Amino acid sequence: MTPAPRQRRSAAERRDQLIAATVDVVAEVGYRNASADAVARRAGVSKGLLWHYFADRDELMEMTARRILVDLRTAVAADLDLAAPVPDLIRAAIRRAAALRRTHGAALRAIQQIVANLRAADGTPRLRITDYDETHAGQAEIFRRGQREGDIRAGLDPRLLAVTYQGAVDTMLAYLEAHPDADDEQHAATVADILLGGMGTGSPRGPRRRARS
Amino acid sequence: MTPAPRQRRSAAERRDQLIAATVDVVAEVGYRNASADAVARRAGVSKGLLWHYFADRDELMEMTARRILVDLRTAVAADLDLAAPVPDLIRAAIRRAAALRRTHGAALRAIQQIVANLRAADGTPRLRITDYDETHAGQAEIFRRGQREGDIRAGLDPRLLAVTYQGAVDTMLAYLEAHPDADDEQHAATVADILLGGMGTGSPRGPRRRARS
Amino acid sequence: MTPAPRQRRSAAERRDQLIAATVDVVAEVGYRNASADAVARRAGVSKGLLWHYFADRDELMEMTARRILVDLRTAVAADLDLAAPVPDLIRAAIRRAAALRRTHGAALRAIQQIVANLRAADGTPRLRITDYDETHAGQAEIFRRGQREGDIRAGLDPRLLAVTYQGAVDTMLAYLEAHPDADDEQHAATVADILLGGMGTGSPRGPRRRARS
Amino acid sequence: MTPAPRQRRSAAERRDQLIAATVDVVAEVGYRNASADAVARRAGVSKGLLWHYFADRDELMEMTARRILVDLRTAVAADLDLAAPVPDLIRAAIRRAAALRRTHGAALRAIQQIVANLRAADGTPRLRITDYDETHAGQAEIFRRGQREGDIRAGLDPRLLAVTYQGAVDTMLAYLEAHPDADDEQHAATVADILLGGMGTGSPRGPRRRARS
DNA sequence: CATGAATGAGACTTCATTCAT
DNA sequence: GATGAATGAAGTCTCATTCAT
Repeated sequence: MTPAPRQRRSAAERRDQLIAATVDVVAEVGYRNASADAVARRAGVSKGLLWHYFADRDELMEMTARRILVDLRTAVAADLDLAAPVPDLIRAAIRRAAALRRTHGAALRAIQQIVANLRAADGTPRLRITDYDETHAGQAEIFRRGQREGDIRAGLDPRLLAVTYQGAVDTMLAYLEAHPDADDEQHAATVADILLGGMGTGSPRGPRRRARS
Repeated sequence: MTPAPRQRRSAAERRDQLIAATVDVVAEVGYRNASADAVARRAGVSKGLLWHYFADRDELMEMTARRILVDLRTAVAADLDLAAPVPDLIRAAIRRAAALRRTHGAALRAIQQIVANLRAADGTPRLRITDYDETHAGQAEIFRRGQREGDIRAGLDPRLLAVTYQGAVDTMLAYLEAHPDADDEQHAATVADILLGGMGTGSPRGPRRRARS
Repeated sequence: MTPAPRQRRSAAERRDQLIAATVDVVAEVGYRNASADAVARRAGVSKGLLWHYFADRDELMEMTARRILVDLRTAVAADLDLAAPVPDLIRAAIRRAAALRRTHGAALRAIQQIVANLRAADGTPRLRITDYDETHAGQAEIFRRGQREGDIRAGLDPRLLAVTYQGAVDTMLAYLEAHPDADDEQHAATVADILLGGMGTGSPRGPRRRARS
Repeated sequence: MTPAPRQRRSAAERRDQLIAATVDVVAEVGYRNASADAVARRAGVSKGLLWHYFADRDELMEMTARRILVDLRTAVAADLDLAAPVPDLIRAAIRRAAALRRTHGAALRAIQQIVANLRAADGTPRLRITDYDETHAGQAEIFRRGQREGDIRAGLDPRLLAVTYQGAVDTMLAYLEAHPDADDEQHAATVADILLGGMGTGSPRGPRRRARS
């Protein structure tokens, strides 16, 4: 029973390792059952090490959530042409988001769990409001551009468009998550059709006539 | 300090009472902190009594979730003319759903918590799949009728429409929940415009030209 | 391995039992090592029961200290003629206090430990100030009477006399505690001689000429 | 963020440095919260270095206590004329002790904490008996001289006088500690009056008639 | 039926101590 | 010699669940 020799790593590496373990464990067993012990075990690390890097479980969870958010945004935004006509941009973003299921499944499940559960001492939620609003604001800006360029119907509140768009994406992800056999490409296309159809002006850039096989 | 006289009630009454307390407590402090103690205290009942009526905490939560689902469906469906043209039906349903925030706020918060957290022993979620699919099936049927009647664009998968519709409604509710000052009537109208605009055929029954002030 | 049948007792009984166990354990192994587990084990009770009756370890310790204080005061004050001339009263009180070693040894050791260690969250001591000052005030009153009656030298601050008196008693107890073979009657007599000799006016009521063998 | 350059110091210097830090930390946050981490941090030294110089926490605490004891004795004994008449010597010693509060406050608080808490593995105290008895023996010798010289009443056990004297001093220090506004000169004078009055023979060298303003 | 005292598993967290660098 | 990352034992406390009354 010789104990495995200690691995000494940099703080950044350990944090990454522990956050990655947290993502996996939360995704698998849910927030509730993702005990600090389970996370440490998954990371192949002693229980105590966790508290070297995170003040408490809440901090671990919050940092994990923030990391996931960054990762997901990065994954969606990669290669996206932000200057493209808004409908094209939206359609591409939805397709990319749908693809996250295959590349970031655990992260998606984990962040849903954390956002739903992380609460301040008084019981009020601790994420979402700050961070999600920020996301919405960015998206609203895009829709505003769409309205200026004539691709998005004027008269619709851009912020409300953002909320609805983001919600449609989240819903899509949750559904795909729960139905592993569903065709994400098709789902993404349909969601894009509906959203853009409803938001658009009916100009040629509106809901694409399905050219896909 | 005379103890409250023991109330003898029927099993159904007790269950109702306990479920109602569960809804309130979960809505207020979250799934995690909704201990059996807290529920019993809220119901004004002893801790032990809880276990006369529910085998364990999971069962209590599951039954609470089912009850909420029924209540919400009932509230939305009330006075809804199921035979109306599908766009009208959908628009009315969305408006009713938005109004739930005012009448069923606790229930909405509670069911989100329970669905997100209730899990089987192996860590896999325990609700959603069974029950939500059922809901989707019913809604898909409505969209199918809409397609037959020419109000909903053919070629869109009815089930997928149902999923997107339900997701838009859930998102709307979550947003309204987090933003108590938002105007739910307006939000509902916009969501309906977008959805129906995107799903519709462009016929007169499509997205309503805003007649509201 | 049938578990012992559960004993149901009244809250007061349990509290007494748990406090008694706390006194014993603290006296034996010190504040530091008097873990909640150890206390529960000593009381022959499950770990969790402790938290049914005490909010946390600090509360348990504080209540134990208060209880000891009351017990000790009661034991010293029993049969004491409070109206007697002050020197006689003091001499009797010292003798009684010395006798506490035999009847309240554990309580003495325990309260020393608790007073020395119980601290508020900010690190400042938590007892002593409130309660000890109160004790001092009562004793100062007695010395004041002694001054009025001509048994205690005027010009000495009564409060300071009280502090010195109480200190001498505490010291005596600590010494007797550490030296189980010492003669407490003799120690008490000497301490009384010194104190009363130093505080007295030299009148006949002063330090008693030793009539004891 | 250049790390402080490693200081290479002699073992004695390191030990002094660490003991001084221990005194400060224990005085501030109490024995319980004086973790090895806190001590090392206070000393501006790594945690690991601590264990180069001290085998374990107990040893650190014990050595700290011994050091304090030496320091305090030295401070009290400095400039004291050991050959002076015993009453004068005692009075001077008490006054010096009272002054310690101003010069050695942390040391006083720390040693109280350590003595009260340091224990062997079996839970029995680890200091006090050995070391205090030694102190008592030295003081008893002084009182014995006082009896030979006719300044201290014969018939009183010198050891017991020593114990009572030391106790009065400790009590005084504890009281002054807890009451920062008290006048230590006056307190010392009164304590000396009482002790010497009670121990003396009534000869001119007895309790001084207060010549102080 | 109803109560709430009692149990015990398990969670989070601290910290003395070790050891790779 | 010096550092601080890493370990693991132990402690406090919570809470679902049982059961004597």
